[in-house]
Amino acid sequence: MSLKERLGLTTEPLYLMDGSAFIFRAFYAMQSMQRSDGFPTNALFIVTRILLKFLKDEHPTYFGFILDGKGKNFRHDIYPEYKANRSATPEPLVQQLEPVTRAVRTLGLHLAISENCEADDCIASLAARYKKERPVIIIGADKDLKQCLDDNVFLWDPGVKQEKLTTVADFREETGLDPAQWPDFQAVIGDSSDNIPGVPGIGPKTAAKIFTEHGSLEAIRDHFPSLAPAVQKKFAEHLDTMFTYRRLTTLATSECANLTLDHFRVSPVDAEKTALFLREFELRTLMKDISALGPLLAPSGHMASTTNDPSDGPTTLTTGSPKPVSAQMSLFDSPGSAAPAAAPLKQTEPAGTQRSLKITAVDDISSLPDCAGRRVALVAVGDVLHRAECTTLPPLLGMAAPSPDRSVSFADSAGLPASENQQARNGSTTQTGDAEPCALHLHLAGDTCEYRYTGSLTALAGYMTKAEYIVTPDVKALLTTRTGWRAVAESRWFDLGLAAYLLDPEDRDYSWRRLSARADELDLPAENPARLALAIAGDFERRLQGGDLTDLMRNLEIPLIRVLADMEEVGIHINRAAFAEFLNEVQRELDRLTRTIHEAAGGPFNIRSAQQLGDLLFNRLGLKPKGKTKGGQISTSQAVLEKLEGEHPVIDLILEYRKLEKLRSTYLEPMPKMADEQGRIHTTFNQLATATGRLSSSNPNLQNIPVRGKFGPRMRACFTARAGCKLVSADYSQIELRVLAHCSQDPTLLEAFRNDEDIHSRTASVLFDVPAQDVTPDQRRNAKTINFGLVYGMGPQKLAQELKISLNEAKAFIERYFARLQRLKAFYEQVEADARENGSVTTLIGRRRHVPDIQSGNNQLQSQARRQAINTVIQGSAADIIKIAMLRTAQDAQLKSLKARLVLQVHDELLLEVPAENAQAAAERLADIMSGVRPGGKPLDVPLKVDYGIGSGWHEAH
DNA sequence: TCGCCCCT
DNA sequence: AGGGGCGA
Repeated sequence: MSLKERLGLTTEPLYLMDGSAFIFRAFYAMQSMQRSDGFPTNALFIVTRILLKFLKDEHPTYFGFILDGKGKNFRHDIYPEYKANRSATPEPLVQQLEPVTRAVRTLGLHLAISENCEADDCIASLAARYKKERPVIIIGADKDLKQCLDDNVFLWDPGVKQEKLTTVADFREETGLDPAQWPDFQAVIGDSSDNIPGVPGIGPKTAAKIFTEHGSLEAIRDHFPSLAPAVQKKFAEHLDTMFTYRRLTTLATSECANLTLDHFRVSPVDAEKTALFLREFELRTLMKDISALGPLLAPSGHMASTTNDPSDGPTTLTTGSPKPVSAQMSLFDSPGSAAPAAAPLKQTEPAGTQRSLKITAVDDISSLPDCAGRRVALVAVGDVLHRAECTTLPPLLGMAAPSPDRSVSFADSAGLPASENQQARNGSTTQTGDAEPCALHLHLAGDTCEYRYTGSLTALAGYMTKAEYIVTPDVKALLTTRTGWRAVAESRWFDLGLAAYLLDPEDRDYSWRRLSARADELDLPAENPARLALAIAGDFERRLQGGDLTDLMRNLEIPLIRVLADMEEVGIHINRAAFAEFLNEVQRELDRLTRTIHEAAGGPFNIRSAQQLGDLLFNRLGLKPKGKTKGGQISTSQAVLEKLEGEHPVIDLILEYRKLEKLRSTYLEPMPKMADEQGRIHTTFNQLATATGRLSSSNPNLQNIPVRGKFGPRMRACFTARAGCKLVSADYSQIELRVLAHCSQDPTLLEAFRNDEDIHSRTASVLFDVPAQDVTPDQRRNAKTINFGLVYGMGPQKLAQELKISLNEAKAFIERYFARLQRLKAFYEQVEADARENGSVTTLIGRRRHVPDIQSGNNQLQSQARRQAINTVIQGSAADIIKIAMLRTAQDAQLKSLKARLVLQVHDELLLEVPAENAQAAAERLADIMSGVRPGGKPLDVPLKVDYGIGSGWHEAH
């Protein structure tokens, strides 16, 4: 559906495209594409493709492609550091600028180059000028553009993966702000890509809260005494600078006065010229799109200009349900064949297709039939059309919005994910926290009707507690809305995403969008998503049963959902002051290093750019390259730099710079901004992310907080328990090697663990034929590396690299190792044989991963699959064990009475927050639970050793 | 998108 | 071996 239709526009809109941004994005989105003479065409290709599709879909009357002019603009005068962190535009991109402008013109479109300002300013100015007379649709992704939104100004991002149309109402829902407040908001939170620091310690979360009370920077300044003391402190030194920042984040509205609407009137496309152009740049795949333009083509040829009626194709008689756009994959898409006049030929549906069910719109819970004892499917569907309808509902934070991944995120927001989520979670806003969905489809098994529900989520949760069984694509998304869904008994849930994950953990995509694509296969119409969900669930249940995965699903993964939701909600406390002080020191040190490095280099350059760094090291300083990257560039990786250490003093400085920069950009700067009012950070645990069964953590990732090196301890010390509490950390010792000992029954390993020996020393003594007490530290280190290799499937490649020995030496090492530990070798061979026979491997409790490549004729692929098979058995079984431990921990009565709360899981470690006086007892209990795990009901043949610690900070506890 | 680098 | 985040 075209944008005009989706927005219900009656006047021809003015489309303004942020051309520079798309060229830039296209250039990085697609690597190396070139004409046969080597001329780069990647950005040209993508931009041209976007334009062709846009023309076909929208038939614009007024369109402007706006490009950034060269040189500095007023922002650099205000603030010299503006975009100072940007490196020079890559040459291959520069080369494509001219061809892109030709493409634009050839397609009958017009471009404008902003002068003395940026493309965004030009767009904002044109939008401000023309919105009074017609709708303006801005095509772009830059968040600055959001300030242009108005009743008559829309923002559209065709996106790489997911397109997104934003109206001013959407913006208000998502942010709680008015577009006019956006520059103020941005000025405060900062923008690293433009080198605007913002107010330190103020993240989107805090800022949103401030701006709901104080609408502008002026209000913040004028009502300064009424701010919370903590906030006052942060703003104190920035009351002036924030106004400067706002001048940077505010787009001009009176630039580009010379441009009038007539400039942007779209001309017909000259098919011949376009074809020539595409041929010139060898963009053959786009040729077919020319004829698809149909009526837009200039009447040079004789092609019949068929009216293209947007409402073609079969219409279903269901009420209220959106028609899926994908259904119109036409058989007549090939070039040359003009569309047959008004004759929808493929009207006939395939035989046997079940009829669409009627959809009943309901917004009051009492109008739904009783679901007691019944099977129900609940699916949130939504597209922009639905969103538009939704704006009639009261604007709520945490409103259900269509989410590109998985089903729907009930606390989704585009601009401010973390903050909005947290507000929804903490219930700390003035809102009720009762999120309202756009369109929840529900279907009661056996019913002849499907319901499209737009009422209160809380009411729905209450209603649903009576259901026998609830099928939905993402249970955790419901639980984290805190709208009463925890009242639904665990055993009643069936999580479609989880089922799909257990059936194929390597798939990566468990979105409802993806799952529902099976409508055809199941012979069901996509118009009834909830009924489809029930059908998919039935299919999944059968397949889980067939794969012996039901027990894993029902008794581990589904119960774990709630545990994870709770952990996310609790969050972990950070010491803000420690973060701030650390950041300050690191920033000072970075500044110092930058100066020194630039001095040594004889001029300023971007140290973060691997390209510019490589140029300095290998061209100007004449050092010898030691390695290459896959892309053919000269590597500047740590391994290479370490080899060059001592050859030039800057190497050390650069390594130090990298470490500090990583620390700053990944941890010190963003994390304090993600904390809520109580100073707690809420990660998201992803249960469907890994191929082995481990969890992952994101937004932020709390599973990769530095621990080693000069800064590790200090970094971890910044994560603390709240006042009056302690952190308890307990981790499995060598869990993967213990699993390996158990699975292989290798006597050496079994004995070592049963006697609680140092496993690396023991391995070394076997490997090097020396008594355990005579093992040298060096030998132990080598043995440790081999033991790691063992867990990863023992590739000689990796081992050689790790031990810094030759490939042949590594191979000999492995051979020697297996000669001494025969049972281990037999176990590896067994895993491989099983994988070959079944096409999959399973963990201790039957989690399954497919490894089809084990049959591959390609040696590389086959070896890779073999390593994956082995690692999956070991890493996956370890993951099973800690997941069981998490469940036991969360359900333990003693820990509950000690008020111990799970806050983190880091693969082999669990972190609790406990009132200080209970810490010791909780730690002992936790360690008992963890070491007492019996996967599959039987204890392992080696003890599961657990170490624990207690402390105010994570470092101390670890 | 890739390269780099943090974690188990 | 399995992850996630940042900057170009």
